[in-house]
Amino acid sequence: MTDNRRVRVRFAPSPTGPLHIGGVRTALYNYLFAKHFGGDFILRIEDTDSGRYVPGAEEYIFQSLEWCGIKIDEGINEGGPHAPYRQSERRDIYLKYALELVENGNAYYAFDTPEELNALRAEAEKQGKTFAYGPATREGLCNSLTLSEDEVKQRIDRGDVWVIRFKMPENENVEMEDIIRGHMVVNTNTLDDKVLYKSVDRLPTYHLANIVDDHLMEISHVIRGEEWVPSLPLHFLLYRAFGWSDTQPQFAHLPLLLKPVGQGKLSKRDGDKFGFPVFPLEWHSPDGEVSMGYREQGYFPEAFINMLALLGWNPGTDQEIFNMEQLIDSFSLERVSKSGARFSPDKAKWFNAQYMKTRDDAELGAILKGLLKEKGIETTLERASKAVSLIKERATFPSELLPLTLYMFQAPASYDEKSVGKSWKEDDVKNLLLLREQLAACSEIIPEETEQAVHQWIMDNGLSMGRLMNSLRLAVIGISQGPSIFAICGFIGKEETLRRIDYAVANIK
RNA sequence: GCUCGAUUCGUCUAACGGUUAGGACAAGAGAUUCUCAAUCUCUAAAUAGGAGUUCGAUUCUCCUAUCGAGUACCA
Repeated sequence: MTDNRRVRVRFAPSPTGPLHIGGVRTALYNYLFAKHFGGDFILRIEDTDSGRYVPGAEEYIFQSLEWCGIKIDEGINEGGPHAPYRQSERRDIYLKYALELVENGNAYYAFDTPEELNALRAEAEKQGKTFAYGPATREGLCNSLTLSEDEVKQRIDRGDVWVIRFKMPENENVEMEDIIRGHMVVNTNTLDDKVLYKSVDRLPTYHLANIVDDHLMEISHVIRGEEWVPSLPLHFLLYRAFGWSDTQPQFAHLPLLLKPVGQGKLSKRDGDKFGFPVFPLEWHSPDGEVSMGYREQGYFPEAFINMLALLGWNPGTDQEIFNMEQLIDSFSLERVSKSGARFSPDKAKWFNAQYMKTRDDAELGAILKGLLKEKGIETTLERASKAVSLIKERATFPSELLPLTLYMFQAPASYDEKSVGKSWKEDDVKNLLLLREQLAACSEIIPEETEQAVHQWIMDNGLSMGRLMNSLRLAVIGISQGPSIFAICGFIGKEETLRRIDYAVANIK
């Protein structure tokens, strides 16, 4: 366990639906850990449940990781020394290993049908007990431990359905180490004989496939969700049964992501319920349902990753803004917390706003230019970028760029009633017309310069800066919001400013 | 039910036997400004409960409570 071999981790989702943010976080932590140590990040698709396979889910996983900036070293599209990386394409490998365990006495054939087992479970439940296929019950069931060798052979030869089950040792304390949780002990009497190889689709179960592939792919660390803790003893025992204990990976079980309100872990439905995405990308299910995605909601991948990284891990300092490189540098499993983390949509938005502020004006300008075009408004990238520079610190998402700047490209179609009541009294209009003369006398409106001149003029005439500016703002943009009114007037130009004032004076009330 | 795990401000978390229990989001107040944001400053806000161990427990042990996960021929 204290070997110095190369760090190799795998993210191993099953394509049973879209990857939710808990899965993305698991992938991220694996990636950060691997890269921190200069190791490999492997993507393995665990599609051993033929019944739950969802078309498109695999592609969704690839795209999600790509959007997040999580780069795969070995995988289905990347290839690698241990290909194939899709378990359904490795099916021939697993039976051999399952049989090896039967050979060495750590597993056995079981012929009980699902119906028989369900009946036993129902019976036990009636008596307030739980049925477990294990040391206490296997002697009375139909398997290669109770049947004669001949009969076992006969049943297999004639095509009876069979599974291979792990033979759980009796009354043994399994001692385990987890990087995050520390030492754990479980007695095998509380465990059961898990199926390792299924009859229905001739595929291994997760437990077998997982151990075999992690071994074959030389995985050094298994970083996965907390829901796997209960099967950790089984996995330890499987490594031992194969004689691989000395090269067995180290384990780290991540805390769960909880819903923002109420109880329980974050689930697919929470997104619709609380109005925030639980998926990185928008997901269109085969039956036509659409679930929103972070990307489509306007989150920057950097902000999304930053937010996710801090959900269950902390750097031990007050730093909150991290780019991927910094995350790789600071990440360690020792600083992952043990308890579940409740996801906070508010904090997610805060992160995005932070990233919005540092975005290039030109980059956001291009987005705004596109949004304007959709509205039928043509402008230059330069103009759009300039407009963005005036308002980007008050936006959380790129989509807000349009409503925040629309009045810079188009005269107000209406005037906010409240503001009219406040800033459009008789005197206000009179003073505004005086101001108009001042502005008209300028050769052009230059934000800082004109503002100073106007300010001086206001002082000289004993007028109220506040009242006058609010009236001007109302006339020019129709609402009492936004950046400096002189910056806006400078942006739209003197002619347009005067035109808007005239129009407002003629049309308000 | 059983097994395992978790429990610090409303939320994410820091403090790995000795701190006025720190930071961030959200909330409230103020400053600033022509408005709205942003920003800055301040305020309020927590060790689940009970026993131990110890000179001293958020930190170690036990019990209780609560929450979570698992208990499939699903992963």
